[in-house]
Parts: sequence; structure tokens; C-alpha cells
Amino acid sequence: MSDKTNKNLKEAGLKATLPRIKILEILQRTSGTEDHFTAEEIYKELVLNNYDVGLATVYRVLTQFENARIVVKHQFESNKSVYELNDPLNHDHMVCVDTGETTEFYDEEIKNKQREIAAKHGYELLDQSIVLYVKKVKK
Amino acid sequence: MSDKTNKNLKEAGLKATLPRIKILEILQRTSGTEDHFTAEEIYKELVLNNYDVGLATVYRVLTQFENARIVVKHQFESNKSVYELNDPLNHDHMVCVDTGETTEFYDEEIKNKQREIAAKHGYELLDQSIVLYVKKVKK
DNA sequence: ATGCTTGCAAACGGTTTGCACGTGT
DNA sequence: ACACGTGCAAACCGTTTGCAAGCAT
Repeated sequence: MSDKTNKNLKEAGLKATLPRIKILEILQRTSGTEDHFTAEEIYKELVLNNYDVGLATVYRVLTQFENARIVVKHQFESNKSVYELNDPLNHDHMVCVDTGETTEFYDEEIKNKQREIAAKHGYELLDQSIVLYVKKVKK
Repeated sequence: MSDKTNKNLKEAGLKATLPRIKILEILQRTSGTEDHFTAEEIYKELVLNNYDVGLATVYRVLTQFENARIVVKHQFESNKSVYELNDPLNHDHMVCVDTGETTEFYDEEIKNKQREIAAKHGYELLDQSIVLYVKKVKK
């Protein structure tokens, strides 16, 4: 674990410091659980684990991770950002308007259609974001 | 113009006050030009036209318009919101990463696929947002 | 040793709010 | 007349930054 973590950081040109390692571990630990953390949540998690970082450091590290393509930043609610480990597949999200719960999905057909649409307007598709606002169907 | 405007406001349960009328006019005047305004831009436009509103009022009015489904709010850049008149068709946007220019598009096939995907996860699709980040293809 | 990193506190920028005054119906 | 709307300035809150001290290499 630490070996791989250190390598990830090295490759990104970032020194393997404690805050960075701890933050990366939190992100990895919850990877696949469809969890998306705010900087504040990561900060509190660190404090809970008896590791006192500054909130500013969490922001700085997350920004560095974003630039290094280690994490991806989303904005499901308009006033705060959430982060998750980068998924090379680049999945999308649906957010339950009642509970805030997020579900991930991936659809190749939509991606193709998007590239097509961009091309039709003389553009090349660099990146993309879909957010579905949904609610549970009651049976 | 004013007649229709007043009716729109009435229907939303909003008194036809000067700030509201002026803001609605600005939004209508640029409708279809693929322009999306920040609260600040609308505020400055009003001041330019020699009508002094408070920026706070612009925000309040835009929020009321959003609740009344008269306008839609988007977040193309993470730190500021932009507003445009509500389009019943609910079009989507591509944003040029170089110029910030936005282009609107609509694709029924993608919408259908989205409803399908939501349903597959036991959800009903209430709303949706697609943003394509693109750059001009150089010929 | 040296330059990247960190923590703290202060600054920032977009947005919201409290309050006393103004305006539409 | 009365409730609703407005302007102003201050508060808010997530995020960023300057700076002096700390750590990885």
C-alpha cells in the first residue's frame, strides 16, 4: 500500500509527505463505495484519526492531486466541491435529490453521441460531465 | 413587451416591480444569443442603462426567477453561476475551454438513454445536466 | 543544505441576510 | 394602507494565500 502510494506521488512530482499520504489513503480506502468527499470531510476524517492537518493543506493537496489527475473534482451542489479518485473510465453520476446519495454509471453510447455532437459544431471533445438528478421510484 | 412581461411576473406571484421587469428584459433581449450572464454582469448592464439597482436585488430576483422556473442557473466555471431564460426543451451546453464561449445543443437520444439508465437503478429522472468541455478543431 | 510543504490566520469573492425605507396593488 | 420589495452594509462560507517554521531528499 505505502509503496504504491509513494510511487503515485513520486510520479506526480510530489514529495511523499504525511498529509499527502494520509489523504490519498482516505480516498483509496473508500474507493468504489460511491462516496465523494468534500475537503472539509477529509479534514475531519484526518482529525478523527488523530492526525492534525490544516484545512488549507487539504485544499492544497487536493488541488495538486487534481492537476496530477489523481483525483477528480465535482460540483453536485452549487456551493461545495467533492473529490473522488480518478477513474480512467470517466464515469458519470446520478444524485438523489432526497438523500444526496450518488450512484455512478457509465454509458459508451452517450459518450459517442457527445463526441459526434461536438464534432458537428467544429469542436473536439476534451472532457465532459453528466449529472442526473433523480429520486427513488416508490413501489 | 411590458404586457407579456407583467403577466409572466404575475403568474409567478411576483409584483411587477422595476428591478424585476428590467432584469427580465435583459434576459429576453439576449435570448437565443447563447449568452449566459452572471448576476454581476446583469447588475452592470442595469447600471450602464442608468438604472441603479443593488447587486443584492439582482441575486434575489434571479433566485425568485429560478424558483418560478423563469430562468435556469448553470455552473460552467466552479466559482460563479450564470443564468439564462428557461428553455422548455431543456438544452445542454458545450463550453470552449479556450474562449469560454458556450454553444447549446439538444439530443433526444441521449435524454432517452438517461431516463433508461436512471430507471435501471430504480430512479426516476427529474432533471439533468450535461456540460461538454471542448476546443475548436484546427483545420 | 535547500527548496518544497505545512499550519495558521488573514484575505478573498461570490452570494446571502438584517434592517429601515420605498413602492405596487 | 399594507404587505411585499429594495438598497445598503455587514455577514457568510467555501476556498485561497502570505508568511514563518518544518520536513523530505
